[in-house]
Amino acid sequence: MRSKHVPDESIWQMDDVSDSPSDQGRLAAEKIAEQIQDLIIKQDLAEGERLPAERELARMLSTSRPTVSQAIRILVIRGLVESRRGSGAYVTRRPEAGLAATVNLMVSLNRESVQHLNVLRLALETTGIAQAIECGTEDELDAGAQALEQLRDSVGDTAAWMSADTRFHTTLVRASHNPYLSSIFESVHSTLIDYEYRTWIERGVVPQWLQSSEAAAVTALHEPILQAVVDRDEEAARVAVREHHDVMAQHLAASHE
Amino acid sequence: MRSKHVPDESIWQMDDVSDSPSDQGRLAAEKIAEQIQDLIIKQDLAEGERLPAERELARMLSTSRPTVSQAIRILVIRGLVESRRGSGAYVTRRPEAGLAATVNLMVSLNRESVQHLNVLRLALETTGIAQAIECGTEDELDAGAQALEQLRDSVGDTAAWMSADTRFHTTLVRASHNPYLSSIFESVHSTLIDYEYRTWIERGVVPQWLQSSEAAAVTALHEPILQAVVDRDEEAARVAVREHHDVMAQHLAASHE
DNA sequence: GAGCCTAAGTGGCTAGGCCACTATAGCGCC
DNA sequence: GGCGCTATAGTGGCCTAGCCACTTAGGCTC
Repeated sequence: MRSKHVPDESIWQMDDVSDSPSDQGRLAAEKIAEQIQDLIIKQDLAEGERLPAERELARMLSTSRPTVSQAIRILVIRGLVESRRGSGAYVTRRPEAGLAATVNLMVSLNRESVQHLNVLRLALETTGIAQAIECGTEDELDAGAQALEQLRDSVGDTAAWMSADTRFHTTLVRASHNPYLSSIFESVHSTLIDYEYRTWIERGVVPQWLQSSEAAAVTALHEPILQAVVDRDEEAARVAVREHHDVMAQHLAASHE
Repeated sequence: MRSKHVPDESIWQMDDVSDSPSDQGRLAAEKIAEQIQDLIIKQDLAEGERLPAERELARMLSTSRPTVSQAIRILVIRGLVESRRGSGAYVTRRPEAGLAATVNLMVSLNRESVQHLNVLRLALETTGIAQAIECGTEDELDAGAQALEQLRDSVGDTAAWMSADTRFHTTLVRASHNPYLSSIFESVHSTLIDYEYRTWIERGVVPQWLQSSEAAAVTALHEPILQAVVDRDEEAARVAVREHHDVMAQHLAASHE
């Protein structure tokens, strides 16, 4: 019912002449998506703001509704718009999800090299934790300590342990305040965890290292990481993360034999 | 005219009952896209193979053509399908392109985050080059040396310099033989280069550091990187890459003031 | 005043069709 | 027989028109 007092119709006056020769091969919906995207980037469309209805947008841009619909769905995929059926399309600014999704897809397409993924994980976590030591707040490091407690308590319960493990690592890396690092790391980490979980299921056994004594040993590997973070000791963190990585690498190597 | 002898219609027998409760909130086109994506991942659809026509797919999956079209366009965005007007939709396996696009978008939304992107670049390049020192062949390191020569020769020519710079770094990281590292690094690197290029254009000036003496100084930063790689000296490489990164960081900081 | 209820508005999806473009089979020419 | 051209069927891009499920807000009842 946003009839009277339309806020800023002028914004939607766009160049519909398709003059630019660079737009030659591109699709109509893509061009419209880019125009809207530019408005979002330039903050002419604020976060949370509602876009005009598809029918109205189609009228404004002198195109058809399916084309506008197409454009909006492109923006949804890019994490710039959230479409709510019966309500409207609203501006968001969360493209990070797309990053993680792409990394996940790359792994799915190229499944053989888990070790390579583990190397990537080491690089991201080392840097992430180093940055966390530099910029992380006390609260954030505290959250890491809590996650570690959960990890200790859930030795023996595979699902809970995996969940706590994920929380421990992602919490620390997120404390780096680096969105690129965080989202890629999370996607890589969860892929590795998933991979291990699946190989266990395939073999029908819970791996020894998640049973009693071994689990405690693996859990213990997390202690020096947290300690180094709390002490804000970058070098110690590097070593601790690397040790955790090496043990991981051994397990992964053992898993595909 | 692929009428008689359809290869494998059975593959397209999908569960159209929408039984899975996890698919509840998801859109129809998205579900179809995921089904086709699974076929591509499982290699039931080989690279280069042509998908059935949209009309036929709609019939097979008992849905409408726009929905199928939508699904295919989702896969195009993910880099899993290439759609050729008048010909058909063909399977590809290039999700890396989407990575670069997403990273670009993130930088556009929050230009200050380039510094974070540069940190990611440092992490990836450090690890990539360390791995290259471990596993790279002589030929691959040779290619790096050639790229460095090109870099020296193209001081003064912005476009050529950027191209040679890209080739130098990507060649070395690719020598790690780690596909995840390589493709993510390339996306990050190209985004950073693009960002710098864009800021120059906006200011209407070629930055000083690409003019004569400064350019030579920046180019010189690449020498110790190559030297360390040739010597297979990991520690020296780490230092050299870090120095290159620090200078980058200064330029980036200067760019958004 | 609180709660329900109705109706307008919205995006999701379908149907059917036109157009520009592509690829190929078959024809005619050499 | 080999080659090039053309007619034609097939393709994806786009449009018009419309129905449906869902959301939302305003007004109505109690």
